[in-house]
Amino acid sequence: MTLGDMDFPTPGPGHDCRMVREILDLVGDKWSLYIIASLKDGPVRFNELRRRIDGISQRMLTITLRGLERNGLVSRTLFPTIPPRVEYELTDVGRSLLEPVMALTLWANANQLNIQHARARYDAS
Amino acid sequence: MTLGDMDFPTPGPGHDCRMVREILDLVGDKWSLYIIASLKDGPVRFNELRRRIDGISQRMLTITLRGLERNGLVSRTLFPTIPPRVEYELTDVGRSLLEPVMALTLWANANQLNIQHARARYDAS
DNA sequence: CAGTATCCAACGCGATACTG
DNA sequence: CAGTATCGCGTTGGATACTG
Repeated sequence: MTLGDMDFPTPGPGHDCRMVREILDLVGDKWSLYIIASLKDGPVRFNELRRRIDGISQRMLTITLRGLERNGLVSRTLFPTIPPRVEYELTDVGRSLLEPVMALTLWANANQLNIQHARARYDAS
Repeated sequence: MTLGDMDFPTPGPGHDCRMVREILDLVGDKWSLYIIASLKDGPVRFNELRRRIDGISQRMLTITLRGLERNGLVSRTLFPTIPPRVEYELTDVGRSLLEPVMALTLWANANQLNIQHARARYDAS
């Protein structure tokens, strides 16, 4: 079974939810959303990106950027100077992802306390 | 740094995106969304749920349900009969999560091909 | 029926060291 | 500057067996 076999309530009837898990596989890891957020205002170089995202290792920055590039969410531009210079930038597709992520953000802000309380209640019992 | 330290473009200005990663921690695992989708039409018993979600093990169904229950997204009702009967149901909070998930779904459907092609191109080079 | 318990393989990620 | 290579640990999740 895939998520697509089950349908969520939708704006228009008959629409299903194929591929939701695929998005989570895209940006559901530890760092992708931080990178996307860090790139929202324009191109950023590798080490600058690293400085902006506190706690990320060089290795994970490279790996995560490769994934985002592979999926067409981020573009990589190499300027063959010495020393080399590489700029990462959101593609249009990558930028368009900010909208649904915003919807999640709003939900999170609205339900943050609900969840905290639910957890406290559950852990108490 | 948290995601909240970076702001996404928003409907209203000055709004940030705190807690996005927290949602991913809530439902970003392998099975949560399948369970939520399976519960959208009303309460379902344990083994029925298991039958509806192809591939999930008994163990993972239990664990994932406990997590959703703890976070207040799913409620668990025990009918102390013999044999026991347990019904799981989306809470209002859990149900409200379907909306932002829908936004992600729509994005996925719109960008599915883009992503496939991007991957094909990347893997070819 | 609705779980628990145990074991284990795969993966994600961090730390560290090295390079064109 | 912008990476790659290697190692190792902790977590996730699957398989299987057992239980009130």
